[in-house]
Amino acid sequence: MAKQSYQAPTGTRDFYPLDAAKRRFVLEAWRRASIIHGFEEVDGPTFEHLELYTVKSGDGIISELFSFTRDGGEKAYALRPEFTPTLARLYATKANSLPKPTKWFCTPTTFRAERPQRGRLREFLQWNVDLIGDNSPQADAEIIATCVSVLAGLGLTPQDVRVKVNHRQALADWLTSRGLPTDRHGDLFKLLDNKHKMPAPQFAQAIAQFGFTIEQADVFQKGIVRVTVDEVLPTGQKTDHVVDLTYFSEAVLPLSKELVAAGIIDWIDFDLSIVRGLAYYTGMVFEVHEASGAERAIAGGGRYDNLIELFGGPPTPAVGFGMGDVVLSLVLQDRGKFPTDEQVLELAGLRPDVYVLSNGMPEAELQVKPIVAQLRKLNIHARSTYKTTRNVGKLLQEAASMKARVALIVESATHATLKNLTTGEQTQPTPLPQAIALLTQRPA
RNA sequence: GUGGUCGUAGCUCAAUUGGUUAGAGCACCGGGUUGUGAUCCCGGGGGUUACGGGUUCGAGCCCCGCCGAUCACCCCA
Repeated sequence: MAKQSYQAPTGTRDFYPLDAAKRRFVLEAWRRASIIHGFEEVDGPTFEHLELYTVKSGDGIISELFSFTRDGGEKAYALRPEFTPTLARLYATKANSLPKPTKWFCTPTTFRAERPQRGRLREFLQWNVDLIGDNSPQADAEIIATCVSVLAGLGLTPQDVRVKVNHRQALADWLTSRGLPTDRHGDLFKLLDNKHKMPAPQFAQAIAQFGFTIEQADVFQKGIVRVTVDEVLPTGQKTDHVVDLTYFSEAVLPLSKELVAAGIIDWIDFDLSIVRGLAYYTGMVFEVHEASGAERAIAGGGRYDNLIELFGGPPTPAVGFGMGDVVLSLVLQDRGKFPTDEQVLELAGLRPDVYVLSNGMPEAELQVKPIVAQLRKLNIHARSTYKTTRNVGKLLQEAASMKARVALIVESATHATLKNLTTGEQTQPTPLPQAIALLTQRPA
């Protein structure tokens, strides 16, 4: 627009004050849920040696990374596209001295050199939660419960979002028991992963090529296998599904019990088509989706018992997930759950506690700056105007637009009234020390 | 990397279809009235119509390029 205009790079975002407050709001939700579930915050460098990312994913990943070398240097680096390799590196380095389990979370900025589209940018925040050194279903359930905790904390319900759970090893074993050779499992996983991208008949035909019947294909087509508590708890109880899901159900039975114990079974669908693209998942896998299927996955993760070893650590079981801020925000908006501006400022801790103004009398006006200074020494978020007008109505309007909680109106050299800007209630003229004392007692 | 759609003020949109000096609301800034967030009045800053070429007597409008946004494909850790 201007003669010389600089645009933000493709796929990045500018954060003006309200945008920054919204980001803070999401970050605080993530941190709160992590901490109350006993996870400790870690972090690492924003960029790593390029090799760290090719170890797990191969050279094909390079085109999706922002990689670079220092001018005159030789080593190749890359902005982190995910946190897991860094996490594995951190753990492997100190594995012997870390407790079991080790529970870590972080909220890093991550970068991917892909073409941006809805729900996907080139720079974004990704909440990572990992539980390392425990291979129990209880650990699986705790990871899912931490994820659900954030969703619930943001006002989402099981009607808004669904947690789709599967178990890779169980599914693989079941396929083997149906006569499908192990070396074809990968192809079937890939087919399941792409299920929603093809018409139903085409999918059924593709499934048939793996030796499954029409009825069995239909179960994959529907995806969701509802495992209610009644079906799960009494072992061996028949379901009315047309295919034999006994093996599958037995495999997820311990996990189901843990999810019931964690109080989150209402959020869960067992879904045979959730396989996650990554080859390194070894057990439970899950994704969180908006209930109607809109948007991309909100979160995804699972068990990766071989990965720590791959990055040079001792053989260590682990389970974890990642959640990006972009899709999460979209879903909150879709479901009408995104907080108002005032709520964002409130929860981000950015609302002014008090807006100080005078009634325009010279002796009252002289008190404004000292009062603001005094309040700030008391660690109170205090503001006053930069305008020249002393029109009380205009100044109160400014106070309201700042979302200040209280207006302190200096009436004379010695007295002031306090006005609650939420309720409109106002005190009688009060001696200044008493008015200030009221502010320190009641931040509300 | 491929394709579709779209770029006018900070935001939402106008501009009689190619015709004079690109307008309005909101927002922002200044002032006034009413001693209390409202209403009302006056004034102001802001645009190389994303950018660069071309056609034309004349381009916000048509053509080409480029950048960006958006949606989808590829991919999705």
